[in-house]
Amino acid sequence: MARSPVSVIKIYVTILREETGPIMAVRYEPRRVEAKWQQLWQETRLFEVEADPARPKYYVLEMFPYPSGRIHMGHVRNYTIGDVVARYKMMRGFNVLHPMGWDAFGLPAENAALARRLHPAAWTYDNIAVMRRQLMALGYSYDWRRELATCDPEYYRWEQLVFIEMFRRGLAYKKMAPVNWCPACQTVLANEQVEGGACWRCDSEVVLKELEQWFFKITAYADELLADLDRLPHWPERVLTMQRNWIGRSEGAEIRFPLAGGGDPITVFTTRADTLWGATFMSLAPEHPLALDLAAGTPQEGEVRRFVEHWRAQNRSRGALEEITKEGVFTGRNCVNPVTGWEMPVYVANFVLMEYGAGAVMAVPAHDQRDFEFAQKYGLPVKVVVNPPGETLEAAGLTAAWEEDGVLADSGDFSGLASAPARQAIARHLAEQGLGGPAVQFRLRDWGISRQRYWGAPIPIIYCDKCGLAPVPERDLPVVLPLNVEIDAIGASPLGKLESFLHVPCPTCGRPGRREADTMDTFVESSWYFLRYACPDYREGVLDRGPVNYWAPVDQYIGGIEHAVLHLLYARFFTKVLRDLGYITIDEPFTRLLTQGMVLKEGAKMAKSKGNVVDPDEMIEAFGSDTTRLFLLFAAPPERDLDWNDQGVMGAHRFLHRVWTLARTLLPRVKGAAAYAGPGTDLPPALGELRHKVHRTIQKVTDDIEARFHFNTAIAAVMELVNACYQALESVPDDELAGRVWREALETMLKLLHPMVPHLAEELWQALGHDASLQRTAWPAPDPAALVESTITVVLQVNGRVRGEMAAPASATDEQITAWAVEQPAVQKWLAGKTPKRVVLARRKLVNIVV
RNA sequence: GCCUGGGUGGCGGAACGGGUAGACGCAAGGGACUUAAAAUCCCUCGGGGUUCGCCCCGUGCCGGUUCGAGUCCGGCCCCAGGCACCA
Repeated sequence: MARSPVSVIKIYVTILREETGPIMAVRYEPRRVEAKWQQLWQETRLFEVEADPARPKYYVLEMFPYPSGRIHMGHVRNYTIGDVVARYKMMRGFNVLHPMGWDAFGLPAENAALARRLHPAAWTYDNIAVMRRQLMALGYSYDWRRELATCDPEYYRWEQLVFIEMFRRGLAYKKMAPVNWCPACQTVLANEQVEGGACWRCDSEVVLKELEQWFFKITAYADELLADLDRLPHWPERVLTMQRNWIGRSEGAEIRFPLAGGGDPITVFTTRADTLWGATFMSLAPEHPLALDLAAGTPQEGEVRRFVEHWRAQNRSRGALEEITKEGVFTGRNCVNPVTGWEMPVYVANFVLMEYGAGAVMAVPAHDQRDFEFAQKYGLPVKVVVNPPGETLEAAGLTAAWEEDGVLADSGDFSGLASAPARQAIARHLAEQGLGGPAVQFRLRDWGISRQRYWGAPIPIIYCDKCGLAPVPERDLPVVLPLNVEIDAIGASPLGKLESFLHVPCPTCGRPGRREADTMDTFVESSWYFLRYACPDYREGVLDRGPVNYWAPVDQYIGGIEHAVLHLLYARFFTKVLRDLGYITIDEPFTRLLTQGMVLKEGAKMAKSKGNVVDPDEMIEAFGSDTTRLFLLFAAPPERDLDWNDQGVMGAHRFLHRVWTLARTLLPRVKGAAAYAGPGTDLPPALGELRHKVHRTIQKVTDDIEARFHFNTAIAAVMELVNACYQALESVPDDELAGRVWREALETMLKLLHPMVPHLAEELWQALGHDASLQRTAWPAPDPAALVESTITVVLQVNGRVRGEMAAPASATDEQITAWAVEQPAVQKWLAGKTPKRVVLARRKLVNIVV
């Protein structure tokens, strides 16, 4: 039975409370250390945050998981990256919101229910319990009080309210339309959910079906969704490009072609108004309402009917669309080219899409390859009206259409104009003549959200034979998804057969009505969950404006590239709708976006079928969460794919052992010493160098995290520091001054490591004598004095080739450096007595002597 | 076909104002410690040559700019991802 997720989270993983004092064992024992700190963090409520207008906020969010059963390495990588950012920003003084929840509706729950005779709710909540335990064992800095599951009626009731508000504004509407149907999932898919003609989830070939469906009017926001991409400079370029392509704005003209013999004109959209004088026939989509009307009563009627029947939406699959050959049939009627007055035969053609533009295309065979092929096949006239600059094309000699821009010919007053200005001039001319005018088209279609499935949020609509359809009254929300259903086989939606659910009085007239049995696309839930985290328990409405306005937008969003158009486009749309409904004031939900790469094994995606799955639990058991985290951060920069490597994990583990051993070795030396905070001038060379390295490391790690999230190089820098410390152990005397420098080095090292390996860092921090959590400690700042070099190394080149290097005091002038460089034996050897023609000094790092 | 990324040692990856290519780590080889193994520590580790000082070649390919190019420009090749009858 479904339990409320909120009550379940309070039950923490059982950890024996062994100890709270420092565990300064000889050997690093990650399991003891990690269990201890996970419990302490929870008891001290370290990661619980509230809106606080006095403090700067930072909202870091990772895409929430679908509770499929167990966490996989891809999740661990995603959430580890987010955790490093969250902990880093906390140390930088930000009030950090870092929540986690569950994208809990979806078809796999129904499939599992069928396969294992479990209720989808039970399956889902059981999975959540397992995955929550796994996440907790990784030690992430989530404010677990904010956990939400989208299948909770307390979540989706607000979504239903938003639906109703959208319905009232015409942003949610129902229409009959050709839609994508996945025969395997037995449900409709949105355009974004069809990938190369196949279902995004199960890869089955998608067919087109004519159905009455609910849509969200995302096209009403097409212009803004496109324009605002320019306001997202911190999104990856390829995601922006993919969204631009998806929205697919094109500017052109709408043109009306009167019918010969009377009747309503045929409207077309074209981006090539400059080719209007070359339009010689007309092509209609098979679903075009005029197709059958025109043919009625002509000798062509029967043939057109057969053609339309054959090619209408039901019989076309998206996969097959690519292979079909272009064919068509004459309707028996002509239309008139409004500028030339020529009669153009009207065809029905199988390659014309009803969903784009007006479902009709003016055919210009000389300048469009599709039309050219069609004209060749049916012997239709070809008329050249655009010539390449300095050339004149002959229609008879064409072997392919000339699709580029050029210079207009045989185009009335517009002849001689270049294509681009001609398009504008012709559009204006059409508007003046009442024949059409400039127009904009989008490739983006409205978002079909009806799903003929059970495990989703019910659409809050009631049908009445007398009153039509009406939204469920707000006081009756939520429309709770009934749990007493029979899920027998994938087929008709279980809700559609559940009489107790369907029967409801009409809210308008009180007579028997019927509920909508479709549920919402699960992408609706994920379109606004990031806002609900700001007020997960708010019971008065969709969003609590106070905390939401404080926390929103998400400052850093992290997730997979696979949502480049799907989730990320829907969430942007929903943000704008919620803004227009008055809930929020932001225009865009995610200020920065990081798309992390996949986790591979032996170069291939991890999959049960390939037997190359690495289980996070096993890694935590064997090496600990800190080692697992460290490896994932170190093996590759976050946006790149990462190949899992067991030896590499051993290397990460070895490093943590080295840190542990170093700290343990130094403990007696730093006991009672305060961290060095002097000017640096009082230090002997060995200590000065150590301190120099410490501060250079601060600078490097800060820069790598702050500017680029390149944790791999940040970790490499700390590794260098650790190596330098081991070296210094040999050369540095064991005195009071050294103790202070050692403490500064060690404490700095732990602060820098903390976001990445928090348990180990906390443990050693405590062992150094600190009571407060390292999490409450400020991120270190480099001391400018410690960064100054007393000597510089200058690389010597002769004619651009490296011939040696020399040391010089940092105080030397540029002139001195170049003079000394020329005198160096390593240089003289290559000068062979010749006088340098030119000596170049680059950034006081390199001298190039040209002879 | 169009649009984005990306090609660097045996491997993962560094080099982010054009300025010592290969940081850091993994693997491999040699050595120390040990009865032995593991663990740990030290050395070597792009290719070729070497009088052991060094020298030549080398960042997908060809060309260019520059004192100097992995990095900039032009032209290709290959790989990955996205879109694909959108009028």
